[in-house]
Amino acid sequence: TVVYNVLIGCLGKHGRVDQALELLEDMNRKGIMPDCRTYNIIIDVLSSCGRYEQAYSFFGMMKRRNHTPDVVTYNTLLNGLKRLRRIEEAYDLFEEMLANQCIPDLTTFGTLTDALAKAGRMEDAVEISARLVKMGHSPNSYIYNALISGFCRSGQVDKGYELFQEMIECSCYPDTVTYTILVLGFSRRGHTNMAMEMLQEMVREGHTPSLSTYNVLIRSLSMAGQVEDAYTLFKEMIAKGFNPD
RNA sequence: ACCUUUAUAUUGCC
Repeated sequence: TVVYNVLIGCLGKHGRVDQALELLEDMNRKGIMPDCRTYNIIIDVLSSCGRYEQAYSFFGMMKRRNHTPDVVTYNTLLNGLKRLRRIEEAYDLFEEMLANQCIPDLTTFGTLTDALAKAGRMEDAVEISARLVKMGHSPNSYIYNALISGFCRSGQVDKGYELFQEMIECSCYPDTVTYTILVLGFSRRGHTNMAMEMLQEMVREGHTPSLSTYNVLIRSLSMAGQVEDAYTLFKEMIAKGFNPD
């Protein structure tokens, strides 16, 4: 079963979805029982390539075959719904998960928070992340980053920046993604100077800017007409061993 | 510790 799981996941990641499904058939023919992880992998592969309905049918199949969906199963489906922006169904599935005594984890809340934030429903996003605190969890960087990113997208960089400060106070330390989100947020508002400051702070705190960070900044500097600064950054990224894309 | 599955940033795909 483990070998099949690995292969199915690997084929799926490389877009060879139908071969992955064939392997599942093959397991059935040989009497090898797919386990919960097998189903989770299949569900993820299908919903990642836009075949959510088919993914959902495997959710039904696993229940019929007496495999109890676990937290990963629900999280994977929630992520599929998130991609399709089917928020209400995501809420319903979340309720179903609770009704089935499946305990949501940080990934569950991270997925839901991001779904709401991407839909521009920042109040709901904040509300769902508050629910996680009530359950005794502390928000991690995925949660904060999803919220900060949402605020930046909706033009409220200041609120994003407040959350950034809050996360430091709560000892949930910002990571490369957090800084990149804020660099992008400030750039979009034309605050190139703040964006550059975030880059410096990120380096000061010991984080290595990623390719995305550079892409964001170089684009922003170019558009602001600061071609010299953009070029300096370009040389810096080459010096650090990045291959510009 | 890592060692089969899920969530956050730029571009693209849906």
